[in-house]
Amino acid sequence: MICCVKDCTRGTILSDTNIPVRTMAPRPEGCRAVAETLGRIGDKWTVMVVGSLAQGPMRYNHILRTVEGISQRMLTLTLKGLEQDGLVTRTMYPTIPPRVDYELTELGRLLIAPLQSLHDWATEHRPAMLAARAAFAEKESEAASQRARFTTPK
Amino acid sequence: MICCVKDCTRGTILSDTNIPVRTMAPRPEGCRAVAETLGRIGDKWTVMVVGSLAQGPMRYNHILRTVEGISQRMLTLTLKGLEQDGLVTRTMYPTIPPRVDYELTELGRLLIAPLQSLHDWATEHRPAMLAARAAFAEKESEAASQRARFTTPK
DNA sequence: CAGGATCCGTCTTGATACTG
DNA sequence: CAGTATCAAGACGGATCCTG
Repeated sequence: MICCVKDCTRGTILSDTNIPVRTMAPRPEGCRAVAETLGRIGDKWTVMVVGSLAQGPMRYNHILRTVEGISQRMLTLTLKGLEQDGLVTRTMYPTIPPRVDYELTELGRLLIAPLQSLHDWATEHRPAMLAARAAFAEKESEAASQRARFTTPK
Repeated sequence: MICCVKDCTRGTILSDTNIPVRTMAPRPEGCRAVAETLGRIGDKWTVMVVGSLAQGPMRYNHILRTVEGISQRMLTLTLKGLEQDGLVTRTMYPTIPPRVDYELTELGRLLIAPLQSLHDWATEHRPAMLAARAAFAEKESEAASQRARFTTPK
């Protein structure tokens, strides 16, 4: 159960028509956790930074070059968030010029597996999603032209 | 490899100091996909709605009551997005009053597993994350008071 | 019942310039 | 090199009211 819902009931679940549907093992204790976690890693850059750091420890500018399109500001903020949540360690060498290494913690490395499964789903099913989106767009414009035919008949 | 990076190189990866670090099997073909997928499902309500629908087909108002805190507007938008991407089907019965059922498609049901693994990670490691956040906040305020001691000595 | 339309504040992101 | 500071723009989400 991945829900964050009110009625994480146990046992058989009844639909509105009282017909038993799929049964799952609910885990109420983690319902809120999923949403919060996704709120944390679901932003625009976090997964890419984590994915980048999955290769190993990396310096600030190296991540900056690796994660295409990220700005200094966003990288700094993302790394700070990850460090704050204990997913990344920041090691500063007070040399001149300064050098800062970032590395995934054990916690951060454990996150790689779930992200990998999400990655696999994404790569495998993205064509289907794109197709669905295209089909949906077509139906939309079709319906729009239908409406237009009756609302603006000149 | 879950990255969305430029140098999804193959084989051994070298750090800035030319010391070989962890080696992973990169899959450049899916780099962008992860980011896009998370952009899709990483919003505030999508996972909760999917989690709710994982129980089985459900009517609009039932989801509304199940997903605590969601507004009509957000539920409608979320469901429309999911339908557009082929993760959810919308079945309308033109009765009075109207009745609309939402149900996960096969694609949507396949998404449950990755979300489940993310859920498991979240429930298992959330205490650690909260602890890390608390520790970080403490260090922050500590450093802040240090600074204050020297910048505003009255 | 299941939305659609509107308004409006907030949060996020990006661009740019500056610094120890 | 590795950031910080500031500003502007746009996306996002919530509240409210309306409807077939």
